[in-house]
Amino acid sequence: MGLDDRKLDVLRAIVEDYVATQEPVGSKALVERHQLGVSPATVRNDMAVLEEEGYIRQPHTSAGRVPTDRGYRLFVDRLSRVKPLTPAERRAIERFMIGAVDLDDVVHRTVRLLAQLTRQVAVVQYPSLARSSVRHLELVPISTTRLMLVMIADTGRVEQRLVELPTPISADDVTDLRRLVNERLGGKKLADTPPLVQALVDEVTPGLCPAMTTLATVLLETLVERHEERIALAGTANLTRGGLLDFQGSLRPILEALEEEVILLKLIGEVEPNTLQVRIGDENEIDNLRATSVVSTGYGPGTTIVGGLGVLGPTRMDYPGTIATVRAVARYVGDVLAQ
Amino acid sequence: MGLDDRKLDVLRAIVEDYVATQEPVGSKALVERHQLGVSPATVRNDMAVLEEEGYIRQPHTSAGRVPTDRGYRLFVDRLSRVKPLTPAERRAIERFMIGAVDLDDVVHRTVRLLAQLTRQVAVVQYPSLARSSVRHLELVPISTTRLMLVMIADTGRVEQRLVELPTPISADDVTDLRRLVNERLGGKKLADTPPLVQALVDEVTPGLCPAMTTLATVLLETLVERHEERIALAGTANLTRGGLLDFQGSLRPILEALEEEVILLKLIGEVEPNTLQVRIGDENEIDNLRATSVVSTGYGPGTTIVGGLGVLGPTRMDYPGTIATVRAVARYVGDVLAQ
DNA sequence: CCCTGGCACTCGACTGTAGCGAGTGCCAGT
DNA sequence: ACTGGCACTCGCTACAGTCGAGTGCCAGGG
Repeated sequence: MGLDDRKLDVLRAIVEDYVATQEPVGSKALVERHQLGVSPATVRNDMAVLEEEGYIRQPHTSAGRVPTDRGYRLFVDRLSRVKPLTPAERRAIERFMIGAVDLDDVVHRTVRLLAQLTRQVAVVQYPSLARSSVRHLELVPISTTRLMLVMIADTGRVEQRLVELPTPISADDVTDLRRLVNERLGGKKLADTPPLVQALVDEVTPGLCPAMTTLATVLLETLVERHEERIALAGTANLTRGGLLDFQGSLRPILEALEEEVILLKLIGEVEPNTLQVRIGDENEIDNLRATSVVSTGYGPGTTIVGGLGVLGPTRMDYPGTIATVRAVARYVGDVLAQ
Repeated sequence: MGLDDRKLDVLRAIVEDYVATQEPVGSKALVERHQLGVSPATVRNDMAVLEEEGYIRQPHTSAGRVPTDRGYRLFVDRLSRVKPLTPAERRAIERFMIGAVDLDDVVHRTVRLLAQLTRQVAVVQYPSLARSSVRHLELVPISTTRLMLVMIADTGRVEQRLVELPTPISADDVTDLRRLVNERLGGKKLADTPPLVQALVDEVTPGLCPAMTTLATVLLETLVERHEERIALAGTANLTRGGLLDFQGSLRPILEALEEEVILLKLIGEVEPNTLQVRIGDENEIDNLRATSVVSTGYGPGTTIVGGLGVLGPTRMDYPGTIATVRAVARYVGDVLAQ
């Protein structure tokens, strides 16, 4: 299985040409467009080896070669050269962040920017609550038996939820509750709160107990368990580029997958610090997305990570360019979040 | 232009058959499937008239007839018989609302329900701020120069925004401010607030003036002007039903349009009480959506309207069924909002 | 030993032709 | 006013033939 340098060059050339033209690439065209220094016949021999090793394949007998998922993988791991951002891209990234007033705003701008730059489907996870701390909890009385619970996280994310109390509660009691929950939970990592919330219920004065119990339930439910994660999506129209040649003609399964938050989270949510993930075709666990590749990474202020972002496109994508863009955008968003 | 009853029957039959089969319908097939009581030749003559009047057309000379936008319009206005919901649909609608904890939750469930029932793209507008009243304004100190402004509307909608103050502010001052804005704005229609906010700035004590001015700006900006409207979308995968026969093969323009909030708002936002709108093909103002139809209506607790919802699909859609579903869902959501 | 030019072969894409059949318009007859 | 009959249109499918890009293999040369 010796793949000498030239064979790797050939593979790289095949990937680059195929990505650019969207057409199976033959030996003759290859030597014409790249300085390989050898004849088509030689290239053909190399191609035969590459095919045997599973890096490329022929759509049909008398056609050129197309990279396989495995071929893309090798390309991404060892063959692609970093592609610096164009000045236009830099400018676009910088322009996007001026004027962002809000976490919502930042996320929306980011996802659109990403979709526009990569010309692919972009996905941005809101700063994960699991990775956030509580900055402040606010209890707003709506009526005597209803409170609006508002949680503000250090990442700027705000979640709210209506709390239906079993028994009426006075304004003073609300004040007490507010002080209490903030004292105990303020500044704490959300992931650490469950036992603290439990403790609160046990310690609270008897008069407040029913209210506190309900509140605790809601706190746990909303802030830790239930749609803890939010996600923004943009650029689905980009799936139609390449005129249905990618995705063997049916966008259906992909659009379906993109409507499932759980799936999106799987795609971009599992990130490790300082890592950029590329999942190519079959490497995706989701069946509907076997024809796509996902480039994702984490973002956050400084070196911490509060959420993931990434793009999804055909396996036939410009990996170096996409990787560079995703990485750059993630860094910028991190900077913006750091304020 | 006399269209006697039978000609209308023919048109109705054509629409129904075409919607069901997705294929141009000929005279012979028509008389076979419907009890028209006349021969194909007669139907042909009627068809010729209908075509002359612009209600149907032939894709090519030797093909059957297809309804035009104008034909659908006539069908919707005068020919369609109401189609009652199936028990399964009723059950689905009822099941969706139990367990909705949140405005967010209600909206999300609604949009998914609508997409599922109609098998089309569903759009739901969050309760419009313009049509809401202020229930409560909360100011949460984040630091001495930063406040988080949280507005809770009577519709259950919650908006928040960070306020950067020009000068530090004390906790007591925050309390004063909070009391003040709530006194003046609480219970007021959001549409009526701008002059009240202005008045607040003029009357406030000098010490609070800079803070109040900034706050006022943010209030006006966030609550009245800027992304005042939010929208949920679901079911884009349904666009791929009918295997690209609708939409002359390209989903692109439609997906693009669906990414623009402004466009979505135009689609479902302009509603009048107790009205259900059907916009067919060319009747849509948005160029990208000339090949689609939109069925939309308003919803809200009781008879008031707080937002719009609707579905978007190919002009070749089951209008009676879709209309029934949209109307039913809107009513249910209204009931849920009334709590 | 590796590369090269040459050659025969494969097979998809495209073109042109022919037949089929669904559907139409028209007309004469009841 | 409706009907049956008839000639006509024209898209669809099948089939045959050609073209050419691309391949695998092989013998020869550095």
